[in-house]
Order: sequence, then C-alpha cells, then structure tokens
Amino acid sequence: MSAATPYHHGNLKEALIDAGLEILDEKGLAGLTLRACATRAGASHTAPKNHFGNLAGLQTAIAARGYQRLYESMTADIGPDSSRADKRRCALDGYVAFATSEPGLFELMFSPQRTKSDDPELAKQASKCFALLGETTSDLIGDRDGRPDAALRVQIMHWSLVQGFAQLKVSGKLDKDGLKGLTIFDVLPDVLINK
Amino acid sequence: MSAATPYHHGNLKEALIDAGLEILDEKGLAGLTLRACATRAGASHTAPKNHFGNLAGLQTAIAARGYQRLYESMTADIGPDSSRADKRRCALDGYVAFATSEPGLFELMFSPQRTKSDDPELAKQASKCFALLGETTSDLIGDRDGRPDAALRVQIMHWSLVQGFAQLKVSGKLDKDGLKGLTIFDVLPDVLINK
DNA sequence: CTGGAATATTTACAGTGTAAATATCAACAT
DNA sequence: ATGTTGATATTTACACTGTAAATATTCCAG
Repeated sequence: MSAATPYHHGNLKEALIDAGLEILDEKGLAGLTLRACATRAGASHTAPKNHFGNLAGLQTAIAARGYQRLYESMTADIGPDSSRADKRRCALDGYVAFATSEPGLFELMFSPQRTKSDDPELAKQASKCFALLGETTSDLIGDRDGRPDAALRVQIMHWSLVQGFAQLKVSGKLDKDGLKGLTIFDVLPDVLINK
Repeated sequence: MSAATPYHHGNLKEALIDAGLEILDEKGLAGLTLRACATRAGASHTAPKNHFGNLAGLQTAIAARGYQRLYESMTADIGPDSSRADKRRCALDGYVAFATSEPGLFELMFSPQRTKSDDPELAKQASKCFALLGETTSDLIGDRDGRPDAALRVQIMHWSLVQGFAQLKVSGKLDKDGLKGLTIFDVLPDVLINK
C-alpha cells in the first residue's frame, strides 16, 4: 500500500533533471530555476540541494544529459551500411539540428558561467560527441599534410566549424536574407575545395 | 558651480554601459545585475529603466559595445601595408584573443537569451565585424567553385570556424593535453589544404 | 516665467538561491 | 525486535534580484 504523497520521492535526482529539460523546452534558459525544477518534480524548493549542491550543479547535470541527446541526434540517421562520409554528414547535420531544436539546452551546454566545466560526467558525455566527430573525419587528412597531429586538427576544425555555425544560427546571426537558407554543408571546406 | 551629488547624472546611459563592462571583467556574467551597474554608476537601482527599459535592454547595449571591442581587437594589428592574408590572420587571431581576454562579455554577445537579437545597434556593430571577415577572406574563393554565393560561403565558413573555436576554447573544451596549444591557425582549412 | 518632457528616486512586491534547523524514512548492526 | 545512523526531504529564514508605480528633480521650449 502506498501513501498519497510519500515523504521520499524515490528517484528525485532523475526527476529534477527531467523537469529541467522540460522547462528548457517550454520556457527557455531564463525559466530554468531551482525552484521551478523542484516544483515540477513534486518536491520542496530546497530538495535539489541534496543531490546537486546548488544551481550550477543541477545545470551541469542537465548539460551532461544534453550531450547525450546531442550524441543521439548526431547518430540518429546513421545506418549499418553508412559510409564514413555518410556518417560525417549525419553527425554534422544532427549537430545543427539538435542546436536549433533545443536552443535553450544548447546554450546551457556551452555556457561556462552556468556549468561546472570540470565535472567528470559532463566531460565524459562531451567527449563521446567529440570522439564521434573524430571517427567521421579521420579520412579527410589526405597526404598533403605531414604533421603528426593532422587528424586531431581536422577533428577540431570540424568541431569548431559545426559549433560556430550552430551558434550563429541559434543566435539569429544568419537570419538575414541570403543567409537564411545556408546549411552546414554549404560552409564545409571539403565541399568548397574537394568537390 | 556643481553640487556635491547632482540629481541628474548627466551621462548615465554611457556610465551604465561602462559599469557593466567593468563588472563583466571583474565578476563575470553572473555578477552583471541591474542593481550592480546602477550602484557602480552612482545612481539608484531603478535608474537604468529610463534608458534601457529592462535588464535585457542594458545587456543588449553592453553586447553592442562588445562588438565594437571585438572589431578593435580584430583590426588592432593591421597596418597600412598589411596584405589581405595578413589582415585575415590579424582578424582571426584578434577574434580569439578577444574571446579569451573577455570571456564574460563574449558569452553575453552570443547569448540570445540575454540580449535582444533584433536590436538595430547590436545588429549594426555585429555586421561590422562580419563585414571585416568578408573583406579578408574574399581572395580564398579560387576557381574551384562556380556557385555565385561562393564568397558568402567562404565568409560564413570563416565566421563559423573562428566563432566555434573561440567558444570551445572559452568553455574549456580545449583544455586537455594535446589540445591546449592549438591555435586558430592550426585548424584553418586553407592551412590544412593549401599549405 | 511656465508648463511639460526627460531624468532620477523612493517605495513596494513577487521571485530567486542558499543556509540552518528540523523531520521522515530506509537499512543495518546488535 | 530494537535502536542507531545516514540519506533524503521539508520548513523557515534571509539577502539579493528585476520590475512596477508613484513621486521628486531638473532641463528646456514656448
């Protein structure tokens, strides 16, 4: 037999993160408060302190979840027969699609002021996305470049490019006429040069 | 003859923006509040309302100033004899240097949640930086690409790339071993491919 | 000189994060 | 079973924030 409202929530930590994700979707980053998350999760307004310490802690946990979603978006269209070039296209397109479909979460994930950038879980989830980008770009090195870190540089180049493009898009910098229809594939250097 | 503390500040609008820039430097984005700006400018805590309406208005004005500073940083090392390639290097290096030297201001400038992205002054100052990037990259089109918007695409490519790189750097994503020493020039596609 | 517009203050209030004390409950050793 | 301990959650309290409304001061055009 279960009481009407038990004193202990049971899985409050996850519920708070889920509540935060919902709030980000509905109200944006400005609506993401400790009290709003707690209320939506059905707890008192100080309950988050036990699990996350403070607001930065909760936001960091939400951001870590964001990287999981980013990874899912990057891999969503990858099939078993996808070539590496196909995977690369999926990853890049999924990256931008994630940013535009969840702008509040995206902004939170790359806001060093709101998250604890040294958090292990956050770093782990972000690394997964980073690694995926590396796998899908490692064939682009070519033999023009003899430097040992060529693969790493190609990887960071793609990360910078897609991150910057996504942010310019989300922040409205590409809303003018003539820029509105641009996609990430229009600004890829390998498209410009190799094809 | 001037009274000790005159009722009217005289140039409160500018003083509030300057106060905000100082606070961003000292305390970061979390310390940027209406009341703190007003106090530092020597006014009551509701004085900003007359000039900026609300917090978003003041933050938008500060961000517009940020783009002025960004432009200055991008052009700081450009001399009368600088070649276009030199100018491009200065602009890109100055962009990253600005972001790392004023991380709070940089984050504010690209935070659509904190600023009013449709503000005319903000758009004007941002456009100046964007245009500068266009001037310095227009020689990179080559004749590989016949599309009419090739110049625009090269421009957005560079903007995305330098914006993403700067943000990855500011948000600590490039702090691991092996990535720490990377500069924007290590991830430029023309460096990777043309040289 | 005199109204009105611009500028700034005072007062008030709902929300926010966080600390401290308290309450509830699950698990475990005895 | 029973008592204890630690984890979990609430209550209470407080300083700080943005913003609205009413008021005060100053500037300036007529």
